[in-house]
Amino acid sequence: MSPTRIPEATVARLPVYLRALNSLLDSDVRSCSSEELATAAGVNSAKLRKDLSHLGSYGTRGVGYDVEYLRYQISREIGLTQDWPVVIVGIGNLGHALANYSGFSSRGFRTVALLDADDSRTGELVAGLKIRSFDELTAIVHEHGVAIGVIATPAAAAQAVADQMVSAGIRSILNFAPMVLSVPDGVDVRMVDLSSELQILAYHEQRKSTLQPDDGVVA
Amino acid sequence: MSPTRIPEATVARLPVYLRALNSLLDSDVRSCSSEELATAAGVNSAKLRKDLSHLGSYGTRGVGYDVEYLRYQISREIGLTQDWPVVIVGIGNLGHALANYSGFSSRGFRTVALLDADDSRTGELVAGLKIRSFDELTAIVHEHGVAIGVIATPAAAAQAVADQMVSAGIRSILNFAPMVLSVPDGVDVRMVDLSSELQILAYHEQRKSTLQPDDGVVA
DNA sequence: CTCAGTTTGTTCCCACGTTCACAAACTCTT
DNA sequence: AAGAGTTTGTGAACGTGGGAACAAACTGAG
Repeated sequence: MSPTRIPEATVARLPVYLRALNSLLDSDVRSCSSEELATAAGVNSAKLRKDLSHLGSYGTRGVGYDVEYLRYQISREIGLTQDWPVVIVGIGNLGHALANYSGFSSRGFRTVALLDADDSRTGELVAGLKIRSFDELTAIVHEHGVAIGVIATPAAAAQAVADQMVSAGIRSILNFAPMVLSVPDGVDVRMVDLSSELQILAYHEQRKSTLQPDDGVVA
Repeated sequence: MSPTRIPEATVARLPVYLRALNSLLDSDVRSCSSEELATAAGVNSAKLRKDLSHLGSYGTRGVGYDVEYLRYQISREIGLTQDWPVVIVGIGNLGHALANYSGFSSRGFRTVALLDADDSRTGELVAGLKIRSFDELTAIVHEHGVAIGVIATPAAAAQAVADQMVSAGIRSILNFAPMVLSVPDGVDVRMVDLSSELQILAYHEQRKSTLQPDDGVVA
């Protein structure tokens, strides 16, 4: 029912809508208008309606959206109705935080293994999982059908880890190492760079201070 | 020398270029073409040149860019040549990881305080800093002239922390809590949502599996 | 049934971002 | 000094995204 490709900008906002819908459900809200949902998600209502229209026609004119139904449709579109086994490589401070992050497990993602190159840490228990050796990557990927890998290693190790992931059959990588990864076509990499975000903030902050008060960016 | 506003998309890429330049300097590369720098940064060379042209004319036709000089110019444009005191609130797993993240301190950012609402953790030493009570926020902000705050608390606490930050005078917030913050005009919020990134990957992964191999997204 | 009120889905238009292609400007050889 | 070779900076074309505005479609009252 959705043969058309969904714009990338829309895809990036779907998780936000999903979060807003969950929050509404927690407050026992069964139905909502695009206006309500838009404010809950922090976007313009016209943009919200256009985004949703790319998925299909799941609202009712004059009424609004059924919260539960819309949530299911978005989940299905993203693919959260299926199971996504995930492997995390690099169990330092950040990997530790990711392993314990409830936002992963609560949305269809299942961490099946924590790997670290430092074999002295093998066996250590983190978030209910034993840390295993990085050498086991390929076996684990095949055993659980892992398609998504998370890299939380230092920058120096990231490319080697990515190469190993790709050759093991992983086709989607979430990279927290501050390093541009090179991978073959067909493999997706999303980079989350903690320091970049701060730098972008610093740029705007500097402009707020030095220039005339022409206004900051959107909030 | 740069009176014109720099496009938002360009600002978001400047940290990437900065990282690539640092990496080149580590390899003792003194000069480079837009092509070399572009591949190191993982972007198109035309886009790189246009981005840099917004800062000024720092290259030499027929020759390329002086790595050190260009790095300085980008740093100055972002504002990294000045000191940015930062406060981190919420010292759970993630806050712990952020406090230890070298990418912050190595680029002009200086973590001046770690705060947590759980007073039983006050005094605990993390990354060379003692955890202090959240109540001290306003005093710390005034004492050190903090302009940037990092929120690494659970979602439920995030809005209250943001409100307190704003009233203490902080005008830029980096939010890791999975929650849309509402702040007054003039305050910048950047949200980093770990779970959203995984969901976006899952969407593309699903399409790779179910549809004809029309191709994945860019790598 | 009809009409007023509400809210979605969509069309149209504008702004922004990306890419191509090329003139301008530099180096180096002869 | 002149010309061949390189590489930057930019103008122009193209595509994507955002927002206003409106028609289509629903509800409910009389």
